[in-house]
Amino acid sequence: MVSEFLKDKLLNIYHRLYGRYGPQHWWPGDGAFEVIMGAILTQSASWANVEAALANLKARGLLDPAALRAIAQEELAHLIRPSVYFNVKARKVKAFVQHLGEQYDDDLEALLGKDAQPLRQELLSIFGIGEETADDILLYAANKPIFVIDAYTRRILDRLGLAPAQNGYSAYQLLLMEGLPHDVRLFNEYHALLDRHGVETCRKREPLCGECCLLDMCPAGARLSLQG
DNA sequence: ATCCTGAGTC
DNA sequence: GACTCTGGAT
Repeated sequence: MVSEFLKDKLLNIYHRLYGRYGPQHWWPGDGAFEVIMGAILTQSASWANVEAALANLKARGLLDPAALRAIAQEELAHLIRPSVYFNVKARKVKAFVQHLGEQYDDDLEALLGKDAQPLRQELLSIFGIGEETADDILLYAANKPIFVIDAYTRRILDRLGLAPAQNGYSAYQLLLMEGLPHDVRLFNEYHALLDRHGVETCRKREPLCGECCLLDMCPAGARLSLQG
């Protein structure tokens, strides 16, 4: 149960972040398949590295499920080398395109058209797709109103004193999804803004509290500011 | 709790 | 040289 006070606070945070950073254009018009590849490749990797890996695939016409099934896993690993953990990620990509071919004859829209919860369960059953990656796919490829939780989201909520009682993925997700209207555009932009804020201002070490648009509502920021 | 493991930043 | 990055599997 989320209070009206907290709901207002969550919307207030969104509006301040949007005012500070503007629209983030996350995964705009790249096509659902490329979004899914990006979601897998970006696990614990910086987006700049992922872009290099995706460019390698695109240059060889490999942003295509059948083509990815045809290529040797070792060769695929070499091409996605910039994205870190390339051997495991090559296996993850293979697992996804295998599933898509076997279960849907490569009809991605048929997969993404399923209801959110069954689709989420199905994605989680595929090797290499955990909760965050599944939710990335639900929100940014399938346009379902699901809030994506990641390390930035948790860190920012924690510092703001808004950490849920339990500290698992689903507790953070429940907090945000009960506290906000279920709007795809809002969830898309909000998550992207939290990441931008986490990278640029609310950094893991030495956060730049002096330039933070949320400083007046942040207990951690108040402490850090006093420390100078 | 450990493994995976490149590129950029400081 | 240490640290961080839009995690997940074992």
